[in-house]
Amino acid sequence: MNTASADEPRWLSDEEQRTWRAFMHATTLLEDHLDRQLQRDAGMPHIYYGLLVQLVEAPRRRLRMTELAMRAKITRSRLSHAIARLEKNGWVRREDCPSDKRGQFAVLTDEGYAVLERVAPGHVAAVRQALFDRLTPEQQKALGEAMQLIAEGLQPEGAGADLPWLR
Amino acid sequence: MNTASADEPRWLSDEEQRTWRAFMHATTLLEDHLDRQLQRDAGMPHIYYGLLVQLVEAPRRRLRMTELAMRAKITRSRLSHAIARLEKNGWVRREDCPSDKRGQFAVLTDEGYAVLERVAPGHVAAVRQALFDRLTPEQQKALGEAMQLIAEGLQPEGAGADLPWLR
DNA sequence: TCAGAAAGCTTGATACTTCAAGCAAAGCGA
DNA sequence: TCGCTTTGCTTGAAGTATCAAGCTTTCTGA
Repeated sequence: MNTASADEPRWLSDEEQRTWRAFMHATTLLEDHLDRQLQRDAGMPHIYYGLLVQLVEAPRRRLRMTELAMRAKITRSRLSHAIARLEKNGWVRREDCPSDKRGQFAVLTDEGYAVLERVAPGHVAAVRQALFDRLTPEQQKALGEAMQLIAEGLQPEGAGADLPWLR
Repeated sequence: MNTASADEPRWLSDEEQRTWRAFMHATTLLEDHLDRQLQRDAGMPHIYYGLLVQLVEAPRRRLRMTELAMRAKITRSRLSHAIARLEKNGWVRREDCPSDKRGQFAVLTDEGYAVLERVAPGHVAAVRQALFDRLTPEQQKALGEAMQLIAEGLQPEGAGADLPWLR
């Protein structure tokens, strides 16, 4: 009827295996490294730091919860918990959305801004040391392009296609 | 005395920013994707699956805890908890090391092997679809090389340099 | 051969993530 | 304007991660 290869999954070649393992090793080691660095210097994990960064870059240092979740690539649930924690630290505050009573803004506080200011240099240094300092500009470019393609393929369908707040 | 740039951290350029964000987005989306896929099909997170894979590739389907932790790039503590969980599932069993009474082997059981057999095709397919199917061979090669370099830089000093069990 | 240091692994507490379920407000068709 | 669906966000429980502390066994050097 058909050849064996029809049911047999296409296993990874040796070369693909190496690529895939290098990928996993690099990403787990790097995430761990940054998590530790930020936990030590800022008392929060890498992803929480990323939330503060998103906020500081947003107009009026605030973002709707859903929008923030999308930008940070995490679920709303996870974001709710995370913001609750950051709120306890006094680094973020919630504000009601005037035009939609269901809505909430996450707002970066002055304390939050101060933490960012204090911690950002060390974080950038860590990223440089782990990533950019080890790659030639060509390698950086290639890496960025590959990652861009991978991210696009995994993006939830039409993510951010029509957020009302973005007009 | 010195120029401003001496204290001012070297922030990321726009291009570097893009690379770095693509990196983070791709890695978080991919990890989430694989975690969900495996949680759904195998009832375990991606990293636990990786432990089983390490075991199935090892001679006699067993590995010392420390060795396994190193290969999987996780701490011993994390591994202890993980193996405890996998043991509950009946997929792994612990065995005392005869030559070192402190030592433990993690051993893949037949049930564990069966799970792997059942689940591996879907997992490979997911990895292909998310990563390899989207990249040209050149891009794959470049990605692998970059990741290799990054991983090397983050590897704990002389990791695995002298494990007695490896002679 | 013996004391102290190191290795191998585990434990428990606390923090974080995930999932499913839930509530309230907004949108929408009849 | 009424009922139903969708959207926005939160909650609680269960699973997993991390850190520091701990136990036992082995190694080391005097």
